[in-house]
Amino acid sequence: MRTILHADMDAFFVSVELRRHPELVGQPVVVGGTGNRGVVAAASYEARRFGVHSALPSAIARNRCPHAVFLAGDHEHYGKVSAEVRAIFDRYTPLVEPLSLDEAFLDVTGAKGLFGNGPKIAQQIRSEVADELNLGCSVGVASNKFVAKLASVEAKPRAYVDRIDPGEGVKVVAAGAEQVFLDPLPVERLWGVGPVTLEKLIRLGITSVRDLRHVDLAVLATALGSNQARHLAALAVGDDDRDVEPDREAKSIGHEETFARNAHERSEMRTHLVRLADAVASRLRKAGVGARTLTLKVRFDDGFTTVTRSTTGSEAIDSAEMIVAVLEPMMEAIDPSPGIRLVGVSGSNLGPVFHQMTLDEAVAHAPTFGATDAALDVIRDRFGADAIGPASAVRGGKVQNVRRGGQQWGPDQ
DNA sequence: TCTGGGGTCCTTGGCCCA
DNA sequence: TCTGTGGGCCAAGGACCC
Repeated sequence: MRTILHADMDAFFVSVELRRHPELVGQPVVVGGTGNRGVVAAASYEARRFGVHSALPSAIARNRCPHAVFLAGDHEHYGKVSAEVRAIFDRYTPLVEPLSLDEAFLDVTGAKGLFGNGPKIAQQIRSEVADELNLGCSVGVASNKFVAKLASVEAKPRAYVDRIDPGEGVKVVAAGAEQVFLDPLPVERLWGVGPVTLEKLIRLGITSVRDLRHVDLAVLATALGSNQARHLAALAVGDDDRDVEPDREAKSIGHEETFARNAHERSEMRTHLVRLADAVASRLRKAGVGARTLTLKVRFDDGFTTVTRSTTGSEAIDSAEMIVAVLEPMMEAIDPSPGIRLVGVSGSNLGPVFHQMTLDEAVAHAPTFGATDAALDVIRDRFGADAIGPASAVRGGKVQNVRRGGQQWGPDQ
């Protein structure tokens, strides 16, 4: 029998900010996009009492909790702290699968002889994270990933209108007790049930995991499709045999950006395309891969409609100039006059790059670029991401590069 | 009040080919 | 030669996750 832990940091981004701003402890604090088009990335439990939660549009959050302190967020710093948390997990098992900066699965089946049983390891991890990093962490313990993840949610602190419940910290679902734990949970807690699927399930009269477990698979398949029906039916009985995978490789690399103001001109769109292609190419090279499939994403301001255009070539590419060359004709075919609020570029079908353009080829073929991609990488490594960029991505005399930082949750104010 | 950015996975439909 | 079929690949969109 396996022992799986799901460790989930409590209000991670906010908690990290509170270490830097101890004067804000006990106050409603919100980290996320500070502009009107941003969303909340994390809210302190004090802010959650007012109905502020992650993914809530910042404008609504301001309305619900006008006295909250709003911080822009610092993705780079959170990454560093996340690595410190990871180092604590690594003390117990090499089988750590990070899901995001603030949560991970740990398979501690083989660690029990050394460190004690699952619940004991969970408690130790919690106290080490608290003592060494001054951060809160909730841990679920179960015999598989799915149940462990749901258990960690049960262990979390909870904000009510009049109080904050600190939570149990560790929730253990013993082998054999899965069904008793799962049955009363609302069906939307299952992995893969979002607003659309929930609506379909409600129409079938299914609101709890218990309801789902009793429904005929054929009926479920008619409503959801056979694949999703089988998936949910398995989860409803706590069936999940996925392994903890420590070294999952990325399947796509992309960047997208919502603009503070809509773009209406092709020239503006091209500027964004060049900048995003440069950022994606840089990350591809850093990962040592190229992309065979390139996708352009455009979101209009008229009711949030989004279109994607993609193409797959025979060779994997990792140069900004080539990405622009492939995607630009697709972008030309899109009429920006209704107002474009977002442009995205991503590469998938990742693999080794066989043909690398020479320096001369790149310069000859890319008059808009003042330096080759390789040269850009060297300069950025030495002087920072903002030190250099494509000439066509320069606006107002400044290089407009894509950063995984302040704009992570929408354009700034 | 109005909806980010990083992803993964699935479905559908078209096309090509055996 | 024509038609049907099924697999593989691709494009596009959608649902979902944190």
